[in-house]
Amino acid sequence: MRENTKKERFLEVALQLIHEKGFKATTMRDIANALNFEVANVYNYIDSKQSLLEIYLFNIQDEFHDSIDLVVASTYSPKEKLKLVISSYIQITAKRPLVQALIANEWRNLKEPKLQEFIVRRNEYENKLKSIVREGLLTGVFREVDVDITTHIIMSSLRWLYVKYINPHTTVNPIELEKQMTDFILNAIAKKLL
Amino acid sequence: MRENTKKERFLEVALQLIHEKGFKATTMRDIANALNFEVANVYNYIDSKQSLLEIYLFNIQDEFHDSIDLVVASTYSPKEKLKLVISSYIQITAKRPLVQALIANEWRNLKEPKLQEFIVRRNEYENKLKSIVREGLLTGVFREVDVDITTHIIMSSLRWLYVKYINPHTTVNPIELEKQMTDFILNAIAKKLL
DNA sequence: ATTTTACATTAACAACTGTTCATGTAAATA
DNA sequence: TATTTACATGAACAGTTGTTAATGTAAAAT
Repeated sequence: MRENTKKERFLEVALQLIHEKGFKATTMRDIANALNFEVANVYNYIDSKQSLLEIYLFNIQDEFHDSIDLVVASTYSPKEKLKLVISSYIQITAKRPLVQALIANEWRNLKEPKLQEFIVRRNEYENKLKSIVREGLLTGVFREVDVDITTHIIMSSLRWLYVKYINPHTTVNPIELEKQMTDFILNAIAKKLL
Repeated sequence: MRENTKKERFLEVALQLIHEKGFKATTMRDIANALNFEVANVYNYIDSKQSLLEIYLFNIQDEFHDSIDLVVASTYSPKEKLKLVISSYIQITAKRPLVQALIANEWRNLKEPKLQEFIVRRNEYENKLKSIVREGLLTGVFREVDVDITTHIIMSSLRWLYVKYINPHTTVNPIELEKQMTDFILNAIAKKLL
C-alpha cells in the first residue's frame, strides 16, 4: 500500500519532468533531484529509463483502444458512434493530459521493438475510427468526404486537446469543450438536414 | 555558388536526420557520417547544434507570418480569408514538410531566449487566425462557436498536415487535400444557408 | 528474535556528447 | 605567382549520461 503510493508519486514526478523538458533532456539525476534522493535510488522504482516511457505510453494506449472497441461493437448509428468516440477521447485526455502530451510528442523516443508496436497500435486506432467514418458514408448520413483525409483531420484535432488541460492560463470547461468539439466535427462531415 | 549548394545539401541532410531521430538524438557525428566526413567539419557549415534548429524553425515561421499578414490585411470576407489561410498553410507545408514536422515536434529543444521568441510568435499567428474567426462571428457568417476552442481545433488540424506529405505510403493530391480541408473547416463553422 | 522488504547512499564505470585547435590541401582569386 | 577561400582531417577536451555494485538502515513480516 505504502509502496504503491510512493511508486505512484515517483511516476507522477517523472512524468511532469519529462513533459516539461522532454524525454531525452530529462536525466535520471533530474528525477532523483526532484524527489530529493540520489540517482542510484531511481533504479529501485524502475528498471531503466526506456521502461519508464513505455509504462506511460502503452497504458494509455490500452485505455484508448478499450474505449473505442466498445463503441465500434455497439449498435449505435455512425453519428452516435462518432460522438461517443469524441466523448471518450476527451475524457481520457482530461484524466491524463500529461500522458496525452507524451503520446503526441515523445513516442519517437521509444526503441525497437516497442516503437513498432506503438506505431502499429496507433494505426489500428485510426483504422477503427476510419471504419466509423466509412460506415457513415455508406449509410448516407455523412457528406461525400475522403475517408483518409477526414479521419486524419479528426485524429489531429483530438490529439492536441491536452493543451487545453495543461495550460494554466486557460480554464477549460470539459462539457463545453466536448460540445464545441462534437459540433465542429459533426457539422464538418454530417449531411445538412433540409 | 558552389558553396551555396553544398551548404544547402548539408542543411537538407541534417534536417532529414533530425526528423527521423529527433533533435536530441541526432548527434553531430551522425550528421558528419551521413555526409561522409568527420565531425569537426560540421563546424565549417554551422556555428552550433542549437543554431541549426533555429535556422529551420525561424525561417518557416517568418514565411507563415508573411502569408497570414497579407490575408488579414486584405478586404476579403472572413470566409474567404479563412480559405486563403488554409490554402497558404497547405502550400508552405507542401514545400517544406520536414521543417513543418520540426515545428510540430522539435521546437521544445530551442533554448532561451529563442524558445520564448518562438512561442510568442506562434501565439501571434494563432491570434491572427483568431481575429479572422471573430470577424466571421461578428458579421454573422459563422455559427455561434467558441472562438478560442474553434481556433485551436483549426490550428491543430493544420499542424499535422505534414504527415500526408512525408509518409511514403500515402500519395497525396494537394488540390484534393486543400478541398477536403477547406470543406471540412468551413462546413464546421460556417452558417448553413437555407 | 530473526529475516525479509522497501528505500536509501557513495563511488565508480564506460560510453557518448558538443566543441575547439592546429593543421592540411586543392581550387579559385588576386 | 601569391594568396585567399572552401572544405577537410586527427586529436583532444571537459562535461554529461545511464547504469551497476557494494553497502546501510529502519520498518514490517515471519
